[in-house]
Amino acid sequence: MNDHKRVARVFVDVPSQQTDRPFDYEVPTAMRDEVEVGSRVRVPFGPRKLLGYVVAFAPVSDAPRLKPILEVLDLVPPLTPELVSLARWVAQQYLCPVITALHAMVPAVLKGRYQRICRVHPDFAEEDLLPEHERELIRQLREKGEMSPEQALKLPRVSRFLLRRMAADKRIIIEERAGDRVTRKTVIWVGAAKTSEVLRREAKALPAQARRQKEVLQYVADHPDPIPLAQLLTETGAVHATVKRLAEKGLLTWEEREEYRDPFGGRSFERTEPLPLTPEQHQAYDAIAEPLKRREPRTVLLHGVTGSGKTEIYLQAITETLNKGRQAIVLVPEISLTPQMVRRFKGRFGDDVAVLHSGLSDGERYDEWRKIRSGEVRVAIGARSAVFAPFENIGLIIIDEEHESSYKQEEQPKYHARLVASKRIEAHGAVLVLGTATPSVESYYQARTGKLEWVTLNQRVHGRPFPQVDVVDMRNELRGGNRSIFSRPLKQALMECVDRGEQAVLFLNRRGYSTFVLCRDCGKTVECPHCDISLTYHRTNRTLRCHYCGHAEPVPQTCPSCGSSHIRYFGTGTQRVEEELARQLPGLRVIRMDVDTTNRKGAHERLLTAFGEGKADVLLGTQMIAKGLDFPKVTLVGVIAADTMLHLPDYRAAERTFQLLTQVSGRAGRHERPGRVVVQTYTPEHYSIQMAARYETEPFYIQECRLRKQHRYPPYCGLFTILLSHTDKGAVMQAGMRTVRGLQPYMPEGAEILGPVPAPIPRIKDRYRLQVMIKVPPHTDEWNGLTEKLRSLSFLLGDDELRVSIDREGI
DNA sequence: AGCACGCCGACT
DNA sequence: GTCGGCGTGCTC
Repeated sequence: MNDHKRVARVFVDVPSQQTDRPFDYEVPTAMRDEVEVGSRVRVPFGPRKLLGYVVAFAPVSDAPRLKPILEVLDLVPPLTPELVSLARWVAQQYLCPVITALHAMVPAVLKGRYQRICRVHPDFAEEDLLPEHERELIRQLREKGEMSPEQALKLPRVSRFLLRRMAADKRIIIEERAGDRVTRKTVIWVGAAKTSEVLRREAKALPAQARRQKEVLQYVADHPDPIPLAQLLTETGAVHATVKRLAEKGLLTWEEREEYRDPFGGRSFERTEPLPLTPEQHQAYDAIAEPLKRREPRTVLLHGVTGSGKTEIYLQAITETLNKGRQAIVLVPEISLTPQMVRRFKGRFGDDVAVLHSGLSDGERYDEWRKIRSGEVRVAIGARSAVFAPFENIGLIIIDEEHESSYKQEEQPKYHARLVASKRIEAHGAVLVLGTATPSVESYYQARTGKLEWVTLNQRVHGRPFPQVDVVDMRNELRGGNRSIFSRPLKQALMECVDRGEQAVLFLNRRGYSTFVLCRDCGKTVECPHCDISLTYHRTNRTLRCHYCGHAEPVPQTCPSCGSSHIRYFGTGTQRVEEELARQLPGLRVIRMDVDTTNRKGAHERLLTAFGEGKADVLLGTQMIAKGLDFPKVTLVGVIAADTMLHLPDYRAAERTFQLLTQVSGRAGRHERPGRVVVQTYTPEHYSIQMAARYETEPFYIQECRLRKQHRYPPYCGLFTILLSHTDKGAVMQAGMRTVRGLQPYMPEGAEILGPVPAPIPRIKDRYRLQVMIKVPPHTDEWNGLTEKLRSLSFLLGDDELRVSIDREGI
């Protein structure tokens, strides 16, 4: 019956090139019903026992004798066959081992933990005959019960060799434990095991001093249905042991139930009803509902201006998906996965929603994931990794703010959720919705060339006008003698806004522009000794810190390079802006939101709530306030420095600036009162700033595409960026040259290889960084072995000192 | 990745 | 002579 399951192909948990292929194992008869494609198993691998995933079943071959699978680890396989094949695609696409891709799809608790331990062999007793250092080891092992080999090696004269020999001589045992880190939360439920009459009778029969037991019995007789033990204890005032005693007498049921941890602390969410759609919204809705009906894979770019009501369209499209008996995934950028956002989805779909975000503990995350896997919920909402939600019948995937860079994972596998999602909808015949006011240039290009459906929403709900955007040239301000952070127009607007009793949001884009320390005499900044980057000044503990390696040092009294004492704090951190505000506009109530003030759990929400309740006039913050905020009283948005990221060495700099300004402008005047935006910049003539200010979306994308085409960047090419790093400057240079030379013969027709050049940050944590870029024509089919070559490169750890990481972007 | 095996110099 | 270091090669 299960004959086809006699041999399982397994990827084992060793991320190396040599082991990046399936290994065959015999499936013992008893496991054949249990094991599936996607099962997590424990297998012998050489001398070790490892975790692995079954990816296929193989025809029976009698040639080599196969080792058996030792254990199937989960009742329900964590992965579906679709996800297993997706993992192989991800590995192929992003040049990583298949096991790494598989691990990316499951919650951390399933990644297993290996620990090796040494303990004394149970049959061994004659330690008196051993040399001193071995006797000491045995003594310590006896005392502690067990030790890790690492601990043992710290003892004098204990080497790996010695441990091996002692194991061979049956003096000690070295064991490997592969196991779950799963900590399911179990709750004990207690109910009546007998009828209420019996319980009452038993209660009477108890001796008088068993008062608590009588009370408990009485309570359970009145409420015979099982309730959590903790609840019973608070209701009756009894203690754990009392109830346990009664259970042991067979009067009460005692049952351990697995429980989901509730990250929302039992908060209930107010139910919301669908809102009527405007004609424009309706059209957008139809563009989604139509292909959904036909079960055709389809991508829809929902290009809607800020405030055009995209979320309501999402909600109704999800409802339609659920009505069709299918499931939906909603991806949102981590930063906007706020309680406000969650509330909207929970409000419509209640317990049908699982939420996956980084604030959850591993255990909580696992619980939410299990709800998805078991089919208990039909909607999954989360950040990037939720794209791997293990649903079996997906109808809809929504990516909100699709242009956000956080959809790209920075660690291996370095996937982009948008591309993974488009792969998944192919498998499910589902619809992918890309929602944004400012599409990524890639998505815009695809829409333009007809590769995806393009729906625009040009009207704001209730027809609110767009705020007027004033661009202020800070060079003029400087010439006019204003050397403060605030231009006169911004200061003026702020005062007026507050006088009217309205609120303002001040946005400070910190990237590449935080406070640093500069010597006025020699012009040098204080740099990190381990990284090629200036240190940033943190007022809270008066230190200079490196944001890349965490190095911290006290603020120098004199310039480290010239000894001058004319040291100046430069740049504009949020703290600095806050102080400046206090000085220039005393009495203003300011809420500051940045990493420092939102570190603590729930701080984010608390600050926003306070602002929403009008407890401050100004909300001052970084990136995190650019998205999704919707406060009726906000009528002014100020951008302190619009061009800070324009000068970063990144071909997306203009795109990012345009997106950010457009998003930020969307925060003003969303309700009755008209809004206004003041943008401060040193480069007011730049097209990204000009066009954002005039809401010239279309012209911006046309211009940007023209430049990308001209300079050959995505979407007009595919791009591999190889980053090499090494502690030795010469060595990394050599590796770079070698890499380019080695890759040259594999370049497909029309591809070019650039570099090696120093990476944008040439040194981090004492490692020198070099970059090689490969541009390939879009839609390349003739790879000429390039990807295989790159793959082996990505596995190469060389002399251990050399590290390689490869990014893939573009088409 | 680990962990054999195996070859080679340097200590009791 | 063994001890201990490090370079290959293999894991169903």
